[in-house]
Amino acid sequence: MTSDTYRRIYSVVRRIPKGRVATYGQVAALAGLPGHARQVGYALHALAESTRVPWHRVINAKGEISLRSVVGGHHEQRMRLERENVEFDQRNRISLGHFGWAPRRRG
DNA sequence: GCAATGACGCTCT
DNA sequence: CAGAGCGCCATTG
Repeated sequence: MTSDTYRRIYSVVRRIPKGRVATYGQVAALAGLPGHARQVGYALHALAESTRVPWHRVINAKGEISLRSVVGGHHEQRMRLERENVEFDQRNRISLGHFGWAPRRRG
């Protein structure tokens, strides 16, 4: 990580439970960086393949997977999500109402 | 320091 | 719910 900002983001992404997904803005807000949704995606972009951060549980506010730098990269994210019982609709989108992570500050 | 870029979000229609 | 336009700000060159 090149700065504390990234570390804050990774810390939140790791808190995402299995079978749930969170949006960039949500992660940013939980990381104490409201409005830095873009930086969240930017931070995940800097992640390595062997990272311990469940980056695949992070999607955009539309509930869809964002295009990655590499071609076919989003395909891997979807594969990982399906492995956690996360379903996609005909529009290749996830129902945030069902799979959206509902973070609670005190359990 | 300046200019350009980017795994995005929100509001209005 | 879906589509189009504007804003946000750290990172990079």
